[in-house]
Amino acid sequence: MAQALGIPRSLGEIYGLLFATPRPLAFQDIVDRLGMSKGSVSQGLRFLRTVAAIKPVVVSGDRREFFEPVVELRQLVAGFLRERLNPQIETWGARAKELKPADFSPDTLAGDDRKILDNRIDKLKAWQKRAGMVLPMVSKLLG
Amino acid sequence: MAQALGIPRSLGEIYGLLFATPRPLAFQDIVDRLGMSKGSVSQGLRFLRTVAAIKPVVVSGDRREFFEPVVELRQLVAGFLRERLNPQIETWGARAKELKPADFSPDTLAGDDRKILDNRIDKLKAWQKRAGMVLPMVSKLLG
DNA sequence: CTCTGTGTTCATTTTAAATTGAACTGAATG
DNA sequence: CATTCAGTTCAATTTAAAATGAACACAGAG
Repeated sequence: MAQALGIPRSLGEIYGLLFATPRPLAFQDIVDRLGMSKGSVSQGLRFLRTVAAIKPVVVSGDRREFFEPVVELRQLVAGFLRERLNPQIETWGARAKELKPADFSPDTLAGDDRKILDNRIDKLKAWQKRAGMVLPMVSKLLG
Repeated sequence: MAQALGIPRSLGEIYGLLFATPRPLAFQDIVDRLGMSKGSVSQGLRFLRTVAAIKPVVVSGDRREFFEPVVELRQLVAGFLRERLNPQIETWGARAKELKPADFSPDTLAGDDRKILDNRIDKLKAWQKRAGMVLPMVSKLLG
């Protein structure tokens, strides 16, 4: 699954381990079970936390930090869209809005070509708008 | 945009060039304009064709093959889902279906833990089902 | 304070992915 | 049929991404 989303294998492994373990695991548990370096696990956990794919759990009488997986598809998808897809879409959306026909081709063009390019620019702006509307709906549908 | 979808930059460049050009372009045009190797362009065009992001155009009296971009968002999304996401989802879906509780943890477990794991397996299967239903709807919504 | 256990940071190394380019296929041209 | 043109293939190279591990914080215990 991670692969399909363009996410490193190690993150998938960490999430998978948490998913397949009924009890929350601590940092060192993960390092040991996966035979992975502390650095990787640290970075992996940070990413998984920022996309809200895992949540920290406090175990009283133990100063270590434990983690358990978020298993609600909706939350997983929402986190992914928010942290990964939306930022990208917003930056290219902002740039698309500023596009002027001349940016596509500085010199003068035959009327036909001009029309085709104007149309393409419109399409681009429409894409952006549509994406902005649909992505939130996707989260809802999956919830 | 390509980046957001985990697609190599060069493919984005080829598509972008076609998109920003009112007339169809031939293989060699792309090589020249992008300063890219023939190998890359060849592979890039192949990929873009299989996801139906570009379409070949015949120009009579010219034996070269020309290409123009597909600009309908729906077609682009559908192609991407079909070629990239669906195959992955299907393979992990098939494996999820075969999952037996014992696969998660071979030895006996406390009742609580057993219940949690059974629940996780159910979740996994539910994800798969939901993904299978929602993805086609996404194409429709974007169309 | 100092020491131990937990976890983070980041420069280096490793691994994986993308790109190149030379050799090749195959179809049209003469 | 040779020869050029159009594009493909694939081993080798380059480039980018991810993993490592040593050095570093920082909090709590003694």
